[in-house]
Amino acid sequence: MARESLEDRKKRAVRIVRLLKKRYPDARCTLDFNSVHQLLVATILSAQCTDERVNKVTPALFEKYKTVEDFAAADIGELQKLIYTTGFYTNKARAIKNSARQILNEFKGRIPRQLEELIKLNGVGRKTGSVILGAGYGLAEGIVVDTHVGRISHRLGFTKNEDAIRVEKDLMRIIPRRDWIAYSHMLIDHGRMVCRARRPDCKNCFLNKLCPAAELT
DNA sequence: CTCCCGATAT
DNA sequence: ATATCAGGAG
Repeated sequence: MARESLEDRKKRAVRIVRLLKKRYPDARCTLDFNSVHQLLVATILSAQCTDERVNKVTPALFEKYKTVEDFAAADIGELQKLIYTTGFYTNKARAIKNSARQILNEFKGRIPRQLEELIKLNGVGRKTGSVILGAGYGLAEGIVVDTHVGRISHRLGFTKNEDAIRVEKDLMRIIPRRDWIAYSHMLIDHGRMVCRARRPDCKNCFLNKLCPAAELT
């Protein structure tokens, strides 16, 4: 079997994206938030934790801390208690408080609209920054590569890399720019329901004929 | 590279 | 018992 050319891979990607849009027309961020700062907090909490779990702690969290100033002045112990069930709570509490202080002290209370600035915030890496740009501002400087996007892109043969940065670079050459934001949301939905980490449901997957990793036994 | 870390499904 | 969940910092 000959190696797939970049052009052929792009064509296959267009077909895959078309099918994904048909199947997941309403794919979007599943974190609950009412402001870009709430989105920032929720996204920090979502590290190695399901969005569903995050959405269970944020109502009480956003009730207690209503403004960026409130988060900047938060008692770390109280903050930890409120986010405890999302895991990594010492890191996340520190990141939430420190990033709020940075937003006030270094960004005049505004959450940056550039990835380069966003990743200066404590607890905000490339992935979290891209989520804030996409879901918060509708902007895309890159493609969000989380665990689902990385896993499925690998299975689809869009990358051979494991590192999220390299996966993103590979995807940016293949996926049309206008689809960058939707691509991540649709793959996350697909990863939760069909192309699961442990027991992917290849037999019932509408992409199985376009997927080199599909097991149709 | 290691560490941070609880909830859930299998 | 173990793998996995919208990762980031040192």
